[in-house]
Amino acid sequence: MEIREVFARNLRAARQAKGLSQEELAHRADIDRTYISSLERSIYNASIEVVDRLATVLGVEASELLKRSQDEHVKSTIELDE
Amino acid sequence: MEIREVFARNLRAARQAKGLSQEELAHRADIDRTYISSLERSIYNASIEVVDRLATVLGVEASELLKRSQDEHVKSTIELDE
DNA sequence: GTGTGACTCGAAGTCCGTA
DNA sequence: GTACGGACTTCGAGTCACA
Repeated sequence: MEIREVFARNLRAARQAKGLSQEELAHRADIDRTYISSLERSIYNASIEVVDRLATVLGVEASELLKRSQDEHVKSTIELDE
Repeated sequence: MEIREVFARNLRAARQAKGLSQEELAHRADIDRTYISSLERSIYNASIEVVDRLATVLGVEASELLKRSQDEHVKSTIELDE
């Protein structure tokens, strides 16, 4: 599995766990909304700088968003009700 | 601390721990020799694809190469209090 | 609220060299 | 074996209108 797919899944999972829309996340990370959409669809191999900014806003470590086959791990790391 | 600096330090540490030269690492990861040098000097923000390929060759998880020291993590977490 | 194609622009990444 | 420079080419970064 491509690393960008891993990132895409972890990003979407972390975003939804936080209860944020792509719009809201884009706003807080100062990144374009459609670019967030592209990342979640595995269009690009994001740079580590973008990964770090998104991770910071989502309240996780940048490394968390690159972990393979641990969908549950990201979710459980972010303790958020609904 | 910039994420690329974190990556640069972790990359060099992991490479030396493996006893590999920049040349050898570049060859095995199929990445330009001078680019590895640039990454270890924090010149660029590598894409996650490059991070993943290097991590694979070094026998570690891609996420391992982006881990900040505990002190740095605490600092950045406190700074971005919403 | 999200997906997508088309676009521009600059950084990522390669390839040549020298010290 | 590594740092560093110049001159490339590729692709991520960022924006827009429209579905």
